[in-house]
Amino acid sequence: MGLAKTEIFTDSQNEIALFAKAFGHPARVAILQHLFKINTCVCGDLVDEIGLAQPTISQHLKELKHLGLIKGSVEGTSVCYCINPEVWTKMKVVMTEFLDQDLPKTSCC
Amino acid sequence: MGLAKTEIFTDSQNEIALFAKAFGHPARVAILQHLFKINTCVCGDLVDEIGLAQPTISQHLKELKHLGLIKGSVEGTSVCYCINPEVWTKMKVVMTEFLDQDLPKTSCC
DNA sequence: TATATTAATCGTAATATTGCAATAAAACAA
DNA sequence: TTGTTTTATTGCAATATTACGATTAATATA
Repeated sequence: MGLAKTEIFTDSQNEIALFAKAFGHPARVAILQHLFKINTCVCGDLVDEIGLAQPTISQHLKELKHLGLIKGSVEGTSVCYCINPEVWTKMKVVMTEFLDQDLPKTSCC
Repeated sequence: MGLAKTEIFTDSQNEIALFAKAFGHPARVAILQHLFKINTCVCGDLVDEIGLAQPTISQHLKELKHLGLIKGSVEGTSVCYCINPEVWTKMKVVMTEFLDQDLPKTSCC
């Protein structure tokens, strides 16, 4: 199939999965880390920095933008991308809540 | 392609992506949440709980086991799956470090 | 206006993922 | 041994993802 049955899961579970999927590729991890490092950024920088072709980077940026984790504004011929702090913070709350579940004191096996 | 160019990224970036990918499907999120909730668990429980076919659950369990996030021990005809606390804790450190990057005080756009 | 620069989009190929029916394997019970 | 229960594996179909060359769109500059 290749198609996740999202309808049988809770909104929360689907939300966690969506955010996680955004980080599920090292290029997007690298893009986000770079955006954190140098705040202001254009797509060209990322192409040089990361070493994938320009259309590929553009596609990864589109996914991150679609999720809301980054936003971009046109600056002449280039585009300035940066982290969207509101969405990033919201994502962090969602993911942290999932990661911080209490581990059982005794392992069952 | 469909094939990520892992060789051009750092080990850390690839590790983050691998862990994130594990959470990138709501079924695996649901499985982990269920394992947290009831500590001891067998595969059959999960099939009832989640509503995907038994082979599908088995496959998701295999992925989580391969990453080390869960472990399973045979108990007669059933298998007892549970969270692997060591790997979970390690994963949490890795992911939290990524999520907790400092947001810039002023957004660039 | 013509040209350069930069990023987005289109089209396509290759690979990965998801899901399940059918089947196999393993352990127990009668 | 034979059947039952439970999980794993196999094989396959459908869809998604990744990557990039070619092209387009938009803006700036000469």
